Amino acid sequence: MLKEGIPRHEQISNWIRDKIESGDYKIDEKLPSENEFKEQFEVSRVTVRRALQTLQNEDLIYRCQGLGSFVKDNRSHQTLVQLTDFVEDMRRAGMEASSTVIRMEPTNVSEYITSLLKLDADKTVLRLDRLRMGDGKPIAFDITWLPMFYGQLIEGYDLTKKTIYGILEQDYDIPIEKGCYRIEAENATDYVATHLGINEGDALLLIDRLSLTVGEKPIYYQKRYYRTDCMVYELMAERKPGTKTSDGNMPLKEFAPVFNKE
Amino acid sequence: MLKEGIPRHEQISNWIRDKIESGDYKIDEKLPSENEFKEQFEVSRVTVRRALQTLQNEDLIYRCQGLGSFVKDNRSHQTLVQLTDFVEDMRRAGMEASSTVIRMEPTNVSEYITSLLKLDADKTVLRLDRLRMGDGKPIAFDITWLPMFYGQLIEGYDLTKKTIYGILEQDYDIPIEKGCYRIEAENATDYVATHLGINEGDALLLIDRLSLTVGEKPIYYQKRYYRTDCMVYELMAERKPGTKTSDGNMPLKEFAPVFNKE
DNA sequence: TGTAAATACTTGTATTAACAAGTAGTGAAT
DNA sequence: ATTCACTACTTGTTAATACAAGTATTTACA
Repeated sequence: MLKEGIPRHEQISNWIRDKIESGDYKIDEKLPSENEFKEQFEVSRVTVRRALQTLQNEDLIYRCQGLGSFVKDNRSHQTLVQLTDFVEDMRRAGMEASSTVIRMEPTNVSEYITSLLKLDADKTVLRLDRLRMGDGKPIAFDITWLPMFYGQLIEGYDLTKKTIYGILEQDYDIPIEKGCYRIEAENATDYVATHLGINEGDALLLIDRLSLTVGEKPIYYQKRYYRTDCMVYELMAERKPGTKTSDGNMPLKEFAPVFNKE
Repeated sequence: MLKEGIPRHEQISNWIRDKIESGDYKIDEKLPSENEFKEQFEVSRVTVRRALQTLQNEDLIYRCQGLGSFVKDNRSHQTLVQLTDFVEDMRRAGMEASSTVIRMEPTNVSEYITSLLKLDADKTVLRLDRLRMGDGKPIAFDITWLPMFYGQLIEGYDLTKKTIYGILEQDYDIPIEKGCYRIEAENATDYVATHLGINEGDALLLIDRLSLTVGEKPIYYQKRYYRTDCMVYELMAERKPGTKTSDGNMPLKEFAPVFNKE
């Protein structure tokens, strides 16, 4: 049953983990007892316990003295503390995402942007302006700058349907590994305000994003302006019981955009 | 040496944890070996290992086969994915935090706020307006609403020196267990703009916060307006190697305010 | 001098053993 | 019918022991 060279407790925890992740052991289902595993794998009870503790540390199971070990429900943790895609955000809010390309052309840009993209100062980049909508209503306005190398790849695609992320990852195997975000507030310019259907000078939530692929290589820089009457970001921070941080800091548990449908 | 009623491995891990947190064992310092602990506490090696594994799971130590156990450097992790206190934020930015109380008086407020604080609609609350400064320059403006029950507790304290959090937790043993945040953008009102030294209508980053103690009991509701020319929030999301989320979502790794000192 | 073997020390893996303690059900006594 | 003791099963704690494997130093040899 068990191979050599790999610790038995590791093989056992892997075996059980697979069963949990594949759904063979369902949520709150009682696992076989330590003695049952002991006989099944023909190891000592200590070895089984070592395997079960690994899974407990991974938050995959919980154990009750006198009762047994059970599969833990981690669904609520799955989405926590993740930054998401616009289309995905909309889907979760129960709205249909759509986009309109307002502008798409090679331009020369400020040195600030070329330096972010790690390009020579005089290089031309592709600028892509899009209006993002939820159920047909304007929600955000994107301005994206891509190096021409990546820009040419997305040319010709229907950006109403596909995201830049999706095109690069699925069709060209260029994965986005990292994102650096900045959250700011800015007064709407005439250009952005017109497209979003608001007044010039209205406060907008601005999310700056630099997306990077392997080796810290920049793929695009994006400014996204959110209408704050439609959307806010919600965060929840919670202190674990027993944790005394003393300085009032709490680990972040949730980070999700919330949309106001009215 | 060891008490009864509490598992020995727990007492041992607590003892070592204290030594680490108090700084008796410094970063990357080698801990006594398992056999040394075994003799020191007069327990079996298994018990010592059980204690050390707890600390390893807590990310307080790392162990190298053939070398020993060492105190882990967790300074870089401390700030990750945590929401912090204003004073703490300033300290990290190398600026000195100070506050001015602009207004502090019992008021009647909108039903929205009383409902957030789980109070009857006609209840009076304490409103506290403060200007928060870094190195003497205005950075944020706080408006805080507290139920009178908590409000009376902070009356008389020097809010220039102490935080609401600190007073309630340290002097009254009321811990803040949870915080719900909302990130928005808003145009500055005349009142806020004057104190922050900016123009009316300028876009401000608004952090709404509802702080809760045990049992989801609200302690205060706060609106904090940040001058965005001074400060932005920075986030970093990173995909773990080997993780294929397929939808472009990435777990949040960092969340920290960044201040612009100029 | 330089390399390789021996060593002493570390943590890692694994067994067997025993008892403690919590849970749930059974059955007898009230 | 209710309570209580008993029992069977579970996980929790702890010990004593053995060997494997990684690291670093020392020693012996070429």
